[in-house]
Amino acid sequence: MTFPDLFERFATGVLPLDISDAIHLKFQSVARYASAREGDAPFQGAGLDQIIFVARGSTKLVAQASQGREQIVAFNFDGDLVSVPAKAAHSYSLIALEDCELIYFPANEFFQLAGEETVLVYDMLERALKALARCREKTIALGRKTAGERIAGFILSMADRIGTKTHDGIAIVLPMSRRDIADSLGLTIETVSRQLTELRSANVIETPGRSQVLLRDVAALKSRAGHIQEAA
Amino acid sequence: MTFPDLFERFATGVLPLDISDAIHLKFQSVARYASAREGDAPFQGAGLDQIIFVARGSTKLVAQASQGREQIVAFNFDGDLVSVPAKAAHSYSLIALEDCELIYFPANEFFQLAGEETVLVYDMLERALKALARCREKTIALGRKTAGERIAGFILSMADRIGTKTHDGIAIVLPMSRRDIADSLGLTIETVSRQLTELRSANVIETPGRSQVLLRDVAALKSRAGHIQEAA
DNA sequence: CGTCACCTTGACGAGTCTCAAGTTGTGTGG
DNA sequence: CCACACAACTTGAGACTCGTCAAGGTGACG
Repeated sequence: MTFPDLFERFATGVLPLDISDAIHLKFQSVARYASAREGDAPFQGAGLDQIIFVARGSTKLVAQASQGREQIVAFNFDGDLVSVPAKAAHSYSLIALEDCELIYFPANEFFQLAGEETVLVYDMLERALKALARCREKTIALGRKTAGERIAGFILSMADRIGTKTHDGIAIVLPMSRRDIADSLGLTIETVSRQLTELRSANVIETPGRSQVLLRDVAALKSRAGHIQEAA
Repeated sequence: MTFPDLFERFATGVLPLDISDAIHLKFQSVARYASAREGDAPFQGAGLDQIIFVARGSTKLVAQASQGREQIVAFNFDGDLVSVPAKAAHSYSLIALEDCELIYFPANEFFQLAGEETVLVYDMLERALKALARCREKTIALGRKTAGERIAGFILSMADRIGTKTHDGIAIVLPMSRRDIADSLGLTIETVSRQLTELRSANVIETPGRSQVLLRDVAALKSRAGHIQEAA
């Protein structure tokens, strides 16, 4: 895809509809482009906060903890806007789950431009509050839920975000590995695997191939999730 | 304390210094006041998102999970601004840890007013991003840290936020109970208690009385926290 | 069709929760 | 101001979930 195409995706997805052409062009001139292959961390050592729009593909936002422990803070898909802090208490990095095309801005430039359209600042505030809400949901999951509840909630959340309806249920193609799921839910890959097996043998899901999940019994999933919707 | 005094605390703490008198007065006319006794949930069933300024006292933001499980999402002290969503996936409630005086606004009115001073919207965005960062830190703690690391991190975080320097170290007067600490860290009260005992017998802290903590060995605490700064 | 990374399964152990007594602050009423 | 009463906290023993370590499977890719 060409840069103008990708930028257009950003514009329709992020900028307000009634934005002036002048601002639109300014954004276009400031926007930068990056492509990333699976596993790449394109903003490693950028030194500046970045605002990143996932134009195509999917990514994970990873926080590094001591002793090599990793915690995935968020997954991001097609059309998501992510803010990646450069200097926080830990090092955060955005890593491509599959081949990606990204539109990005240094945060300060982005906010400066946004200031010319107050609506846009509101918009950013709204997104930040939404991200906060999702993070809080995750906090509940990690603080108070069992492995089974976390997995059920994760599958429901993924179904909601990237699932497709088929004639006989909902299908998901997961771009992330078992390790990524584990690192997101605060579990080990073995526990994730065992929980998926449990759901499979209870006829709640099917897993044809490594990355596909078919939801056979959404009601059962919901009840297993601990009646709490959560973000993954 | 009188309402004007409390409002003044809000104004100096939250509003930009160079704000126009007109806006200042508008905020004052929209601001509402509430006092809360220990244990009160003053915004129960408010039905609207609220922006709350803790003028005096301290509060906890609690999320209710299934089967009576609770997760404390944040503690708030003197001078903190909290946003409480009315309708989220779970019910959140703000509960007073001790007697409090609060200045609050319905979120929509607050944002509308803020719109007249673009700086203020930025400011809110900044606060939201900071809250998000704290929440992410908490996510790491809950997902990947042991009980001992969580407690050590909690004490350091509290020392940072409400600690006072004395001649022989840092002292904290905790406004929250062991149960609150447990509900914040995703542990049980017994585990919290055992970890505090462990720190006490290692001469890292002293706990004279139920609510006081004296830090005797900050370096040891830091190393026990898993080298990760976190919010509580 | 072979190779390899990824995933699953199993056995075991560590860490945390649960249940059950004790103990100790703290606030209240005499 | 002291003693009492109660909630809050601490401590202990045992159970259970999940993590660790180790050994197979299996799907995806060249």
